[in-house]
Amino acid sequence: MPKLFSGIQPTGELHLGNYFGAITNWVELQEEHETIYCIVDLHAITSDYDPDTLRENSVEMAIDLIASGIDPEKSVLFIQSEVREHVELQWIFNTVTSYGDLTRMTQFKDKSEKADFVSAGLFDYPVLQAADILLYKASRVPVGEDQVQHVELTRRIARKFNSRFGEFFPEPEPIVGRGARIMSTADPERKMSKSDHEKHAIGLMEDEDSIWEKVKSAVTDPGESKGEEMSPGVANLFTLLELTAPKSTVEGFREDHKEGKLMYIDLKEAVYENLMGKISPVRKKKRKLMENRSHVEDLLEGGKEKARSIATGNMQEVRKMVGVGPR
RNA sequence: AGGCCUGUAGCUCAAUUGGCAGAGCGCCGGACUCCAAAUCCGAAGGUUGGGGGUUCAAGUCCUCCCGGGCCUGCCA
Repeated sequence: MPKLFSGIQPTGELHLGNYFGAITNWVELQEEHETIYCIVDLHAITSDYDPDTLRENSVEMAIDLIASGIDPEKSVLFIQSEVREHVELQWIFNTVTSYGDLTRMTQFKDKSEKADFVSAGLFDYPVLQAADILLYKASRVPVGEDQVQHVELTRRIARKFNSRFGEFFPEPEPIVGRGARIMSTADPERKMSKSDHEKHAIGLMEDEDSIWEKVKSAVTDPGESKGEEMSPGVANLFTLLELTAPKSTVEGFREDHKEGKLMYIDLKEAVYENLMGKISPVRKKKRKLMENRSHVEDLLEGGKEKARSIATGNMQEVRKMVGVGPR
């Protein structure tokens, strides 16, 4: 089975964009791949964060992932900073990474424009990401569109390393666009994201009233456009409905929309009902896991050991090739 | 190491010579709407980065600290 790596930052709880966009995909990929899923706390500290809650958030992210269907038996699930080889490999990669390449990373340009303090770590972030992937010699990386550039950089780093020190790393392939693209309910032109306005991201574990408020207040349109045309807001609601409701339900609403007799409040109620139906098992499972936190910590400990056994072996090879470090 | 600039509401910024801390946007509530958006009405929101000092009075002046940005790093 091909080896697959992906990471997620422990910055608060999952929202519907994460869940339907990435995580449900991660769950499926477990079946046909050797999956390694990493909670990337070292990436999280490149932007403003709270040290007092980071560790807790990391464990909570693990809880959310397990509740969502990531199986610690099938997948290696662990916290990045617990395997120190990530950082060691990053440093080595720094020496084969082109400075000019890094300056061209659009995500860095975006983030550094917004941030009031731009750390060297933020700049070097894609190199750590390359180390994350290649430390396990993963050949596939499910990512969002915005991360493709980083995977391409990872490929260049692998190529450079291989030509300099000898064939060792694979050139990983990005897996893009398999997940759904959930848009913000308040601004359906933009992807749902927790960084922008919390208001527009619906948390997977958020309380029911609050989810209903957000679904109900989702942007639609004046309802005058009949037929094929569908505004982005309405299309987004249909996306959510498709992900959660039976086909017949979706078809019914589609018909109504085509004929111009769809009441959006009905659509919103259906989205809410079906959404809750779909995610309530996940929510229940999370509640159970929360009661037994130490069990989750044990699972993470196990994940760390599995990750480490791959990482230390590969790093030993790398050190040998590069000519540094303890043998 | 030295020099210069800077910090005011969630965001962008204003505040005369030292004289009641404000606006726009956003957020929240209401009207309108099948629900929203737009629009209208309303409300909340501040230790002016922090401490000390001068003064009747400090966002404003002095001082120290914290944070951020820029310039210099040459010859002797």
